[in-house]
Amino acid sequence: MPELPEVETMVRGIRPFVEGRRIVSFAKCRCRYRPIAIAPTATAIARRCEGRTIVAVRRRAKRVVLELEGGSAFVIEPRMTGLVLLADPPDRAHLRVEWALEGDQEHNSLWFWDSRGLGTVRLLEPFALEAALGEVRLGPDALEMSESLWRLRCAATARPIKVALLDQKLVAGIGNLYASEILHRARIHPERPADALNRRQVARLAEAVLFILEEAIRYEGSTLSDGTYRNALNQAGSYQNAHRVYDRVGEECRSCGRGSSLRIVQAQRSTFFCPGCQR
DNA sequence: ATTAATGTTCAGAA
DNA sequence: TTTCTGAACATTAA
Repeated sequence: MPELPEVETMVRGIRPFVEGRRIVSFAKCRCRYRPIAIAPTATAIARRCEGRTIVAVRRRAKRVVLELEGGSAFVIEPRMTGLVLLADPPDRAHLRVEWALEGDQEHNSLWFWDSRGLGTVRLLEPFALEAALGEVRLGPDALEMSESLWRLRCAATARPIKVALLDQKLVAGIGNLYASEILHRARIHPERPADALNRRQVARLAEAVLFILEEAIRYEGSTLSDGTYRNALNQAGSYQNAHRVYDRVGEECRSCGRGSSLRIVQAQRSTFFCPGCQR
């Protein structure tokens, strides 16, 4: 389930092969399931992008952005199971979109592959881009948050801190897995109301967000037991081996040595934490 | 054979 | 205003 580190890994993986290349064609793939949600229509997208050069590849929160010459951009949202691939898709049945790239290099196609089909691909004009990616819709990127901004934003809601971390308007890029890992490093109980955190705890939270996300990026993200997440070359990440609490129920906490990971449910999602060190 | 669970986002309700 | 719930979907485990 691509969160910020996985999407950052996708972006870094495709950037050297995609930036500066011209799109020869855009097409929906023959897919065994219902067609992917793309906008506008496939033919309109093709008409607007074919012949254009991809001038930059960047990440915004959990989205991949392919900027085209002229200012429009593809916004790719992998959601649960979407992958952005340069090679070796896991199967053909779930291939959703193909961009053919001009030239004769190592990789001449970029694909969007998505098992569950919840992901989306949109081609947006500049004005719509700001509406889709701007700070009205999405909060500041998790890697851009300052300690003082964390203080302001935490003070503004009484929801449990774990639930608040998943609110993409409060902060963009953190998902269910990394929320648990971040709170464990910060030694904060996931049920603590965000506005009840003291100054020291918010400082630890700000540090933990950067530490955990940057560490996960170095490991190229987490590939869970279902194996869905892969990088641009269909290789697994390795951060799952470094998880402290996520999906480790009953395992002793390596930080405090006096508790083991526990699973609770918050807002209909699993939360994992160590009752020994998270208060 | 059914059912629950998985986690992201958005619309709509409380 | 803020917070919560359900639906979109394929796949796997119980």
